[in-house]
Amino acid sequence: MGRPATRDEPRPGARTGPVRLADVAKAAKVSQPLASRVLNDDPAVRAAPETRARILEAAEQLGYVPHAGARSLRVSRTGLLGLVVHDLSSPIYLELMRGAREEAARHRYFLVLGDVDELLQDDDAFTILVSGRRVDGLVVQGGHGEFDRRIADIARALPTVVVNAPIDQDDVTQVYPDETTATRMLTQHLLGLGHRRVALVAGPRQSMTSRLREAGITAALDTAGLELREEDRVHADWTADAGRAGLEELLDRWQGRADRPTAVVAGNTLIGVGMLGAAAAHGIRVPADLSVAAVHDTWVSEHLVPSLTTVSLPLHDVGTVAVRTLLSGGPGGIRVELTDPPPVLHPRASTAAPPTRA
Amino acid sequence: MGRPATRDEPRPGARTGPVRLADVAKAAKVSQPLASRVLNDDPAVRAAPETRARILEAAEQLGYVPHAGARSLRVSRTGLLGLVVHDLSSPIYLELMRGAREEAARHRYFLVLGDVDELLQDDDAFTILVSGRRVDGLVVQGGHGEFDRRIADIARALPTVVVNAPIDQDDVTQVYPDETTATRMLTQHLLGLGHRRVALVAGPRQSMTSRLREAGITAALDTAGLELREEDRVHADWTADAGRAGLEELLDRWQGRADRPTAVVAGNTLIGVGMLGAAAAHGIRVPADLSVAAVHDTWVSEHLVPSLTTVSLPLHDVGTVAVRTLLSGGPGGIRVELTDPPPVLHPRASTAAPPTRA
DNA sequence: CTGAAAGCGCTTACAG
DNA sequence: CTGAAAGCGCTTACAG
Repeated sequence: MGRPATRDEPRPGARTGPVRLADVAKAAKVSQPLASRVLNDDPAVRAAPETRARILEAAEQLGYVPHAGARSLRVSRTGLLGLVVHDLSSPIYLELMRGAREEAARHRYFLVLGDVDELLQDDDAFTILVSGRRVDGLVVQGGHGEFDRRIADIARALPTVVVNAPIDQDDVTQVYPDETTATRMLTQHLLGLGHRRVALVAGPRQSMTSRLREAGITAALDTAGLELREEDRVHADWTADAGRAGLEELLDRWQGRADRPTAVVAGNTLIGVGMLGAAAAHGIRVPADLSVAAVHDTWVSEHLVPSLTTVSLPLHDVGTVAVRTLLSGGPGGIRVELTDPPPVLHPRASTAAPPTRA
Repeated sequence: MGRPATRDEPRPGARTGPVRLADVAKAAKVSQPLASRVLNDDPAVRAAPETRARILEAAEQLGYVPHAGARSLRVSRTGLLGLVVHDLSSPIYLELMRGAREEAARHRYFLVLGDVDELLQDDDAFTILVSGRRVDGLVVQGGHGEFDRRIADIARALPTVVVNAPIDQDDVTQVYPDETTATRMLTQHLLGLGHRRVALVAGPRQSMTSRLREAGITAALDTAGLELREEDRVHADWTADAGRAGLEELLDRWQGRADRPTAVVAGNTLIGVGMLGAAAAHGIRVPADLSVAAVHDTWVSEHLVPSLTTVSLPLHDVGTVAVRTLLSGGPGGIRVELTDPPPVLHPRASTAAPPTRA
């Protein structure tokens, strides 16, 4: 069904090459417009059932598939959305990509892959993708400094949804997860285990995402009458290497101090993985000496040693909702903080009750 | 440069909407064909330098970008390639995707994302992508059973390159890494450390990739006068969970036996990660009791505890070469086993000399 | 070498 | 309701 039938043996004089609408019309002995309307389910058509059937059968048998370019030229819709991500190497955004792709497929749309850095550096690539009417809209990963500032320009030229990180552009549609609730849950989990002093290896200082995550921690601590001390927080890139360095910095600060945090939150899973490595390298037992918990649940979280306590954000749904919002054609400038489904806590072996004070 | 200029204030009577070639021609006071030829660097053009300059400037100032659909209709080239992968969740194929995307970008091509499973299940999606002249060619991830059998059909309709895993279709162009050399290197590393008996948690039994990897191990052992015993090999899916189960199965077999392997090779990094987890769970110290090494180097390899010895395959280059091959328009049916760059060994903490016999 | 004309394949006002 | 005609924006034989 629907798959390209093996082309019939070319009869002498038969046209070769892909099947066009004209071929279908001729085979079904109807006009080309009627064939078009029937195939596109035009409700205004009143063709006799048998005519209709003849058209559908001809299309089926010839393996007719409309030429995407021709249709796009006529209706000025491409059936393509651009997905512009930052550096394809991060495992964290795969879920978002999957969600976006699946939702796009549901609408018979395809996703074209773009890269933030390339688009910033290569004007031609930028122009072709954004101004070449190559795609009907763009899903752009926010939170990347220089690029964020250009997004408003892009949004003026093309329907655009920023995902993942809120950016400072009010007139741009944005979809992002509930970061604050996520870290609040993570912190409450630690408090529930008995921790009273919690440290943070945060993301970059300028990152809005990082700030939201910190807000969740602060809120949870505040409710318990506690606070996140300035000295218990370091900033890191969103990488394992930086996470390693971040924890080492904290360990340095704690040198010889009896009164120190018993748990550390990692700004994301990569940072968390680096922290586990640093802890092992410095003889800090997790969770006996120190509990570690991170934002994002990835394939590796449960297989680390010790397995890593995380909170997962609904990134798949962020992708889904972003594409749906884009294709809904509604007004721009909407901000959606995705609260449903909520973040999910995954308590694992890296968190436990704090060591009893010596 | 090249970026869409902010549209001028619309003068009364001015046409609104995107700039067309006709607008450029009019502004430069030349015919539309001449404008087209100059903008496309037609070498036959002998226009006066000032005419040429006028055209380029008009295009620049109006922010002209050719309509992709219109051009595609005319020249029957879309400027798009399909990248059909299996399940976007695997961290292993990100490198391949990056390589493919970068090379495509170099040729001003964009990548459209497809999914193997979806294409198998959704005839419409399949038809639109493959027969809709939506893309000029396809890079398809091989090694996925049912889909492999359909690839030859696809290749008949559209230039196609299979990447990553060789498939059993001689007339289809294929690009894959040198799996055998990779595992040979890994095994030689273990032999060099003094191991004499090496076990394997392999990929699925039917996987060609898995067979090639096993061949490399066997070859290296053979050269050293050793062999991979049947009892020292188990098969697993390409997942961490399966790797965990795989090592547990081996540990079971070794129960109470003095003479047992001192090193295990993991069919890929996910399996390796699962194995490290299983070892820790069962009190097997890595590398003191057992060395573990895996195929593929991912972001997490060096941050695991212990850090995981791996061999990295040039997946980035596989992607690059696949796209280049596709765009070269050469004949099909070529098989490229990528031997340059060669696999790279990353010796880390998970491998060491075998324990001295009690 | 350049311009006027044709046409890629489709959809949709426009007549009938 | 349906068919003949127009036209989306581009490139390229075809004349000049």
